[in-house]
Amino acid sequence: MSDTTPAVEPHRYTADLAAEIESRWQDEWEKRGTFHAPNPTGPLGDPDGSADRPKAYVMDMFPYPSGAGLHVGHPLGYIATDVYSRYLRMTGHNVLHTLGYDAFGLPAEQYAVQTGTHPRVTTEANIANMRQQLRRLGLGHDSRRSVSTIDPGYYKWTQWIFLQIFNSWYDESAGRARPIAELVEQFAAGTRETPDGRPWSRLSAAERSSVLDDFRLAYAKQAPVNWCPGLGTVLANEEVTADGRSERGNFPVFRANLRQWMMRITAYADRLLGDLDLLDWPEAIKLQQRNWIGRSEGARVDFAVDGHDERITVFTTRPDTLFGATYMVLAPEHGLVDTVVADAWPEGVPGVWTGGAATPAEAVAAYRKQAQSKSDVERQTEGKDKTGVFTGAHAVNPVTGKRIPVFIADYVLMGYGTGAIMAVPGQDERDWEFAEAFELPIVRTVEPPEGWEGEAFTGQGPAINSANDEISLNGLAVGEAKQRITEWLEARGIGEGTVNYRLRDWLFSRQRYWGEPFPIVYDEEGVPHALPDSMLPVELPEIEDYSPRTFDPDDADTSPETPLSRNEEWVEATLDLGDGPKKYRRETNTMPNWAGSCWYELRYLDPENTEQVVDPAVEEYWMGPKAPGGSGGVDLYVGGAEHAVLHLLYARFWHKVLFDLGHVSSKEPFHRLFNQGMIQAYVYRDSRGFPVPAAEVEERDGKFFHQGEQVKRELGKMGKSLKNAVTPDEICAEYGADTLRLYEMAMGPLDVSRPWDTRAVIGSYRFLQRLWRNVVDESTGEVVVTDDEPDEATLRALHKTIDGVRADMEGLRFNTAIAKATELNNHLTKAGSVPRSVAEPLVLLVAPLAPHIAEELWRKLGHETSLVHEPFPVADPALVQDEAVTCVVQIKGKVKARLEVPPSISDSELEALALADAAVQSALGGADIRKVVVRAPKLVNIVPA
RNA sequence: GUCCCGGUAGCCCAAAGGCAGAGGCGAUGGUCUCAAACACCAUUCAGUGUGGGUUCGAAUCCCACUCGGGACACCA
Repeated sequence: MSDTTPAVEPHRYTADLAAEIESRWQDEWEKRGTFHAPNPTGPLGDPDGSADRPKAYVMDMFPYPSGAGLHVGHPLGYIATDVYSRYLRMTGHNVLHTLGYDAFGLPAEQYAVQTGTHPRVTTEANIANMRQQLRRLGLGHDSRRSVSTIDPGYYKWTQWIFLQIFNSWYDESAGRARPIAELVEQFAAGTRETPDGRPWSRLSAAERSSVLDDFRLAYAKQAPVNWCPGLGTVLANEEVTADGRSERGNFPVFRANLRQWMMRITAYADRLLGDLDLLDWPEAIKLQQRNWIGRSEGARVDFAVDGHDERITVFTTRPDTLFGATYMVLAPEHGLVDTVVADAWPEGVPGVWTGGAATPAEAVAAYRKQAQSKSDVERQTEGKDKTGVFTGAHAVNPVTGKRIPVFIADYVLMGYGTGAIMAVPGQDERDWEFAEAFELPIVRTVEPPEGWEGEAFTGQGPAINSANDEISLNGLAVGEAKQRITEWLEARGIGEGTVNYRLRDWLFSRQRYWGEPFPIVYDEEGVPHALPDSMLPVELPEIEDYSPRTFDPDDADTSPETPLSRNEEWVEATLDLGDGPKKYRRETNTMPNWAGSCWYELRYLDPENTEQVVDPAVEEYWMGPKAPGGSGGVDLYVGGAEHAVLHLLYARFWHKVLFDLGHVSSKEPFHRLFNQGMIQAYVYRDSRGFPVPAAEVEERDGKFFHQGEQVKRELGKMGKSLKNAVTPDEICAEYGADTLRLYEMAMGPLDVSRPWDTRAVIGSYRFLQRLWRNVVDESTGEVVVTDDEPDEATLRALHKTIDGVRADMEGLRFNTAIAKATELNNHLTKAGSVPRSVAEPLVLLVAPLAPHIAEELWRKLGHETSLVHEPFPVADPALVQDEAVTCVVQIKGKVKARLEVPPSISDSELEALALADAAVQSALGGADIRKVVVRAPKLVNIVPA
């Protein structure tokens, strides 16, 4: 039997050996706390460990612990940050790198409901499973800092931050948040007037509470919100897609008037916008944030309503076109609609204006009902045909004095501007379409260019038809005209220049179980009270029925029910909030899953601190601005681009509040952001279009077959549902974690999406095997490096590689770094013998990428300690250049000859050498020379006359 | 519809405006083997999506088109 057993060399770098090396070094690192990053002070403090080294804070967007387990796409970013962190450690930095878990939220809860197990049980099991999977990859995380958002010790501080926000207001004059107590002082002292003018002392507790709610940065308010019956919860604007569906689950979302918690993020709109300039982020993400915040400059204009005292206020970016405003439109939900709606249709009203109703009130009611019953997605699919009805009311154009009809139409959105517009069909495409459909007059107030045959003209041009007895804009350019008319409106007190934002306040409550409870209770009058810090955390109660109450996804006439309200014992509480024990009812909404991820970068810094969210000295060390006026923040934050306006906007907002209140020294949470690409995978579909298991597909002559049947190939995401998931566990088992790490980094640039190809993984495996063989004899296990001096070519190859790899590491170009290391490794393989003075730096160069094999080789080379803090090799500049370089001689850009020249050759020497070359002479054929371009030492280009 | 990003060898990807190739996969041939796998050695393949322009010289800069990916989409 023995002669059929393959004779594998006993010391070959096989998957088995890799597995043994890897688990041994993982244990070793853990035992020694190799990746513990010392703080300057506190429980994790070690002033000696941090004092003399520059710091680096590297972070990944932390994961949701999915029940499905990881596929090879998930750890891409984690591997990249680990490689970079290891490189930084070897270049003398104190590196903080860890990974926590974002474990509250819908998916975790949905998974629990599916499996019939409590979300805490499933979530904790998922975290344990994920930790296991990730540990196997050899990620150098500081495990002491691995927080989880569901731990009461963590969400105590999430609740604490909520209270900080709740107990703050935005002082516009100071341009920052301040404690609400300072506002109360102003009211009490009379230095600030109450909204209705009565002295503060005369207001009841409920009235005071109501006044303060209009200032608090977190407040509960009855407002139109996004209600998603299919999920049984309300959602933030950011969680609703453009076609009116929930981002998660793709259910229809309806408008409903509900009392919900909101965060006054709009107070920070200008700072969230302006401070983007301080950040080193991809332009695409900055652009998305700018668009989401949607700053636009314009003017507010008041329109008198014929027969009413109320005025309709509009926001417009084109006040210069005011003379062309021939009608007005209110959003169907606008509060003034009921006030202005006329009793009867005026004489001679056009038929299309009435919607066929007998009175304006009936028309308005019918239109509103129709608009409300349609979900946004239906409005969308019905195209952009303009609909609306006349209210029977007329407003007065303040510059022309003309009576103009007031409509309601759903192309005007309640959520933007004032929910009302002045319609200028001559300069606005939407207004033009509406005007055509409703036979309304069109007045051009900007002269279109000659030959203009379009409809609305939105471009630049001189104003026309824009004069009355007091003011004329005629002839002015758009910008000037805006300025003039705005001044005129301000002087008359009927308008002013203003800035409008698209950003809305953040809807912060959810009707789900699996989230942080609010640290808020209500007294018997329904006044909300913040719990004192001493009562934190408010723990999430264990309840029997944690399922959300969900409804028919299309049924808009439903309303949410909070799971926590089912537990009367928890809801009813007798507490002493400073004025003796009293009965209170707890808030039963929970926070959205974004809450925990809004501030975790701070808790990583000081996870064991029970007194403070983070010790200011620790925060300043890791995140403080490097220069006055700088943003501060995490040095490198890596994650997917899908969080462009959700997590990244919310986290910036919370951070700025904490900055204003003096809890942190950094203005921004994440100084540098990098979006990694996605690992894609081929999806194979059968004739019915169903995915077939990708692993079972065979390729023949460029066609693909599954069980004999031809299938179609397309590129898609990796995942269970597409039957194309490849797990890190299987790759580790087949080749080892170092091979997986190396392959993922070698596939291409980090920020580019690219398809996974399991067949190609073997290339990275071969590289490591060759590296191993260059140091270790496969049959004896003996170290085979020599103490000889390397030859000139090898020495220069080494220093070129060091130089290149360093630059690539700095720039996160791991794919090219690997190519350079491979080149050197192949050079050594060919050379036959490997000098120690080359093998050692090569092992160090590879160490950040393939740390386990590097540690093992380092030990075999005779070193007692781990190479994690070993200095990264430094290139000798004199050896980076080749001794002789090949100079190309071109004639009109075409290569005609090559010269071997020293790199230091001068332009004139090189030119002479090139012109003297026989091949060049014959190619020129005696022609005159017009010009010679010399780029010493690599190129000469001769241009004949 | 608007705005971003990208099209280089059969595939994944490299190339400060200067010889289109660093690296890997695959394929082919060879060494090893009774044979195969592994490993090793060698070879192979594109003129850079298309059309113009700038330049002594363009994958690289500019313009138009095209294909693919992404973001936004009645935002007044």
